[in-house]
Amino acid sequence: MTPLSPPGNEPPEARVTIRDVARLAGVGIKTVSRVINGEPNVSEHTAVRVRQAITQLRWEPDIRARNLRRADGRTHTIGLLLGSVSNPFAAEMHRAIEDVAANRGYAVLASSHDDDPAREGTAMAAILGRRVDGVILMPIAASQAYLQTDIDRGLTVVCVDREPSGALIPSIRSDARVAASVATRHLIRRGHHRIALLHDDENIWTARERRYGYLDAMRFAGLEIDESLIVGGLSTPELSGAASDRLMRIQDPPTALVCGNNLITIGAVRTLQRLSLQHDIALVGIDDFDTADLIAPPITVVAQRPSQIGRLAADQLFAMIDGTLPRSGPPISVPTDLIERGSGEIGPGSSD
Amino acid sequence: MTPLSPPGNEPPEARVTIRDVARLAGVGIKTVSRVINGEPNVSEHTAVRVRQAITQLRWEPDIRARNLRRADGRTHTIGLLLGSVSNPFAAEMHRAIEDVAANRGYAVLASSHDDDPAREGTAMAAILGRRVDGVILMPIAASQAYLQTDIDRGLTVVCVDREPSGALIPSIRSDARVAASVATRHLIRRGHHRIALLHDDENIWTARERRYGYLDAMRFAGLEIDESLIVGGLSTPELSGAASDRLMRIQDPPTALVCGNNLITIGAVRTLQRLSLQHDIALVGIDDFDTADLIAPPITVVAQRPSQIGRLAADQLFAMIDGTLPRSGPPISVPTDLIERGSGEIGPGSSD
DNA sequence: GTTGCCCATGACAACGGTGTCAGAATCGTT
DNA sequence: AACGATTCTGACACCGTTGTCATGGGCAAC
Repeated sequence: MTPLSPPGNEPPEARVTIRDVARLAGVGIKTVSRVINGEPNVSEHTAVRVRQAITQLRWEPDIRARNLRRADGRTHTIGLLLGSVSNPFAAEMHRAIEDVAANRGYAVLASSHDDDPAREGTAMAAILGRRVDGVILMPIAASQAYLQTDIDRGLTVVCVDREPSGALIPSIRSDARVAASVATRHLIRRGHHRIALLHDDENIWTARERRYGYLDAMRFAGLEIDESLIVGGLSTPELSGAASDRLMRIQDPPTALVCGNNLITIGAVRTLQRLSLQHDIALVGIDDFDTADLIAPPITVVAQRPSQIGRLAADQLFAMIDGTLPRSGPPISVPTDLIERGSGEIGPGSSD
Repeated sequence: MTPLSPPGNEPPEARVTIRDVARLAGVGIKTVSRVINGEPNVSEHTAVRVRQAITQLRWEPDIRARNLRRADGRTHTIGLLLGSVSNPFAAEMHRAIEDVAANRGYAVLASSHDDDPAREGTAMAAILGRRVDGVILMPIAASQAYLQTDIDRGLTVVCVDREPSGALIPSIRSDARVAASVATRHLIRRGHHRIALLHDDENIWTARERRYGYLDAMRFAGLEIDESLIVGGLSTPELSGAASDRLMRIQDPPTALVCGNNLITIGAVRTLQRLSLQHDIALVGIDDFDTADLIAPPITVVAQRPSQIGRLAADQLFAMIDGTLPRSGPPISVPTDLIERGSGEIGPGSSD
């Protein structure tokens, strides 16, 4: 009675295997294997019969069983472990990685660890259990030493966005320290002295580095460093907004903000707008975002190049898998670009 | 000399199997299997020895081999095929799906088809070859009939964001027609007559539906429908911006815009700002985005609920896999929310 | 001291493919 | 006609795990 149920000539739920194909074609299973793998020494006559049987049964070989016996044991699948697949920066990298992978017949197993060190471990275990040929990791755990055993046994790993520690893994990333220093210097050059740094949790490599970069620029300019203007742990726009609010209410508030990533920038801008301070307080964000030019004032950023990072990471990973590149190496820095749009060019005079 | 190389007692590249564990523990392989699967009838003494051997060798069972023999044949992996993993709307759904999947020990194979019907086929083949237990698909091809054979053989599929056609697949999505109609009505209520619709390629289900919704609202209000105010095929912000620019230069330009998705909205806003018309032309976007409230004027949107769609889709998929829900069913609509922020409340008077 | 039962265990086949190898069929030489 | 070389083919073992089943030992009941 079900309208679209199959005509009944095909038993549903029946798995089609290479044996069914061989039987229908009247050959041995190995001959079927030869045909689908393009191995030589199959007569055209036989090959045609086999191919007919394959299409008739709509059979597709089981990649898992295939790789189980195959010499190289490749699964043609890579793992990707990011902070969150929904973060725009991460999603951009993801897309670039997928493009490289798809070109090489690879699929991508993607997951998120939410910058929780414990979840890096569990998510990685879930990935490794599926026997991927390589992993691209945005590290968050204090150490990646736990991967060393698998690396010694042939696992290929590349880190993105952040430096790993405790294991010999190459990484592709922006120079976070320089980026923060550029952002801070840009504000100093406009005459700001009291510059706040809003950044993420310090167990994230980029957050630590950005703090160093900020301090570099402040010290180089001979400016006093006020620890109360450095706020970490801002993992959501809400936390960033609340921190901005507090900063604006202290005795001698900052005249400029450096925001450590896209989410922090959004939270800070939201608060500045609520306090009607967006045209008085200068702001430079790290990470660009789609609508940065549409906000009033438009947001000046030190833009990273997420898709370039992703592409380079995937290229590196596959080169390592192919054996054309050693499985460890020095970190690779991808340039960042200062984009002046307005918010970073506000002088210190307006609010005081 | 390499600082972190292993002490050399472990031969690199050596695969550890259940046999190695069994040998070290002095038991049969089946006993090891019993221990890791929590099967009864293993003495505690033996179990401890086995567990010791496992940690000592750092062995992890091969999920592929495991599923090969297991009765149900589950891979505990699902496929996810979206327009693009980097689109904010899709990325949000992706994240919600991943959360549900991870909770159930499932991994997600994610890929993008860029709204290219041909790539839906190739990407799907890549996913199915890896023997996933289910697939969540944002359809783009004119028909999903090609999936019917696999569905009859036990494949579980759920569509998101769009209706499939040609196969009995349940779908979870917003009511795109109603959403567009709500957006249009909102503008009509403010007195607009000449309302433009900027939308995506019409082989995308949502784009077609949104056109219907727009027409519904216009007809219901008894307004004349000017086909030159309906522009489709806008797949990027650049195309949307250019189309907006053209619309603003025609004889009798529209006084309001309905934008069919997040990227279209961004392109249109960019053009309006460039022409300094953002406070004169009303605009309602479909899809919310992070910074919609920070733009001047803040963008009024009909917000979808991508994470709810993702969560429901994953719930549905797993219920179907578990057999607690039939593998086909009626589409499920997720509500949309009109959020008035300013851009949609501009009257028709200002520019004429 | 048997008998019967249950618990613990491992030998073996199986999953769906590929690698190895030996044998059959075809062909060209001498 | 006999030979070797080459092409084609399938039987069989194997990949790393789980399902099935037989076996042996311990223990309670008779």
